Amino acid sequence: MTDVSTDLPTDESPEPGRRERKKQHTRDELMDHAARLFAERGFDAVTTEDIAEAADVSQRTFFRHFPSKEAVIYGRAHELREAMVAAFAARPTDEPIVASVIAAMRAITTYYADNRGETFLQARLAAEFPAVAAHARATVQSEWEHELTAAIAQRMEVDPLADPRPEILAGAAFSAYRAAVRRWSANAGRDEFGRLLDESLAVLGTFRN
Amino acid sequence: MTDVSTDLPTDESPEPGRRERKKQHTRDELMDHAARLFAERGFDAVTTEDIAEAADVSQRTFFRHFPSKEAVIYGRAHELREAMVAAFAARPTDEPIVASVIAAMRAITTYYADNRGETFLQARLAAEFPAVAAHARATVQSEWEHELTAAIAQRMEVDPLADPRPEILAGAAFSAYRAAVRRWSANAGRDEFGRLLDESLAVLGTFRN
DNA sequence: CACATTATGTCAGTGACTGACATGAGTCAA
DNA sequence: TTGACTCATGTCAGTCACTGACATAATGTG
Repeated sequence: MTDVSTDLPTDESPEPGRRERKKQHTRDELMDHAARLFAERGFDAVTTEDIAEAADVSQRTFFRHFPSKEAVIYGRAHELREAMVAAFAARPTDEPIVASVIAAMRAITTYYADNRGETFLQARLAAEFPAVAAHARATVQSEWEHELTAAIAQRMEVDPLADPRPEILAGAAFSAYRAAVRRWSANAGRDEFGRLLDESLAVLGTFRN
Repeated sequence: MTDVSTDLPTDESPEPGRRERKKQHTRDELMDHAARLFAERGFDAVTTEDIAEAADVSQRTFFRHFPSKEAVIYGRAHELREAMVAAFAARPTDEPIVASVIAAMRAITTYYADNRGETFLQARLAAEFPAVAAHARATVQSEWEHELTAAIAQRMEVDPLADPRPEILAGAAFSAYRAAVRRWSANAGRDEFGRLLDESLAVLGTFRN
């Protein structure tokens, strides 16, 4: 086969090359087979060796792509984080800060709607297996929260290490997020996640002392 | 020795008996030696075998007392939880709910003041070792938060599974707590933890949309 | 003085995770 | 095309957190 398309410019990012594509393929295979196996047998009954085997790679390769067994469940979490940060950045700078935060959290709704299978499996595993819940909260959400804290601090033009307000607001927002996920998971995904999240977020502006 | 005091009633709980006292002693030894070793070498450079050895018990006994290596650091966390719940319960029921929550969180201040060495080591280890931070957040604080949520829901006379407000308020309160701990840890414990926590808690009542 | 309870020790095993080294496919320049 | 370089992967050996099973001795109880 003559490779006629070699130096054609693409409209997207600068064409990764075969090595990078194979790497990405391996990563995708690991995530997909892991999701399938976890859905079939639960988290504890699947070993990293099982996942590697299913993806036809060595266990060592699994750990070169993911730092832990839990991490493979949240392999696309960075997309959600980017969507959230972008949604926040898109808000007018003179908007009340809580409204901007709510808008940022609502971006998560779109991702949940577009990836219902993946996100509901995450919620189900987190509800059933403490190790998954711990990773979700302490690693994944913690990083999102940190990003949101930084964005809020920048908007407020304060130092997030000195002023606790950005961190607390971000924490409250994710507390609302967790409440929505828990209620969604509890009723087996029958409700719209978006509606549940909206209900939770509406609480944020109501604290009085 | 004649045991003259055998059936004398005590003013406290009903006298644990020798077996229970030895068990408690083993547990205390494990916690104390663990704290010392972690302080000396850091979390990763100490094995559970090291701790068991220092406490002169088998590794198996360590895991009969604590479910994980991280847990031994927070072996007295239940005291803090009880103090928090008691402080909340002591507030008048007609007080604004945020004020009661703030009072509950302030109970933590007292514990920090009374156990500065222990709590600062916890903060230091959590700041340096992600595994410790993950455990603190996903296991210890998560349980406190759950307790506070239940207490808030009871005071509000709502079902915490249906109404997200108790969970969100508790989450926001602990977000403030974490902000205070982080700032305390960042400046090496120079500031008063109580003052930092008060500053954080003061933010809670200020959210507006 | 029996008898039941239980905290502990011993031992063997599982499985997550890591460092070191070798290899072969992919990349790139001459 | 070729030769050197990069790097994703395989292999292997090792560490360590954690667990089930069984034995034992100290303790509690009648």
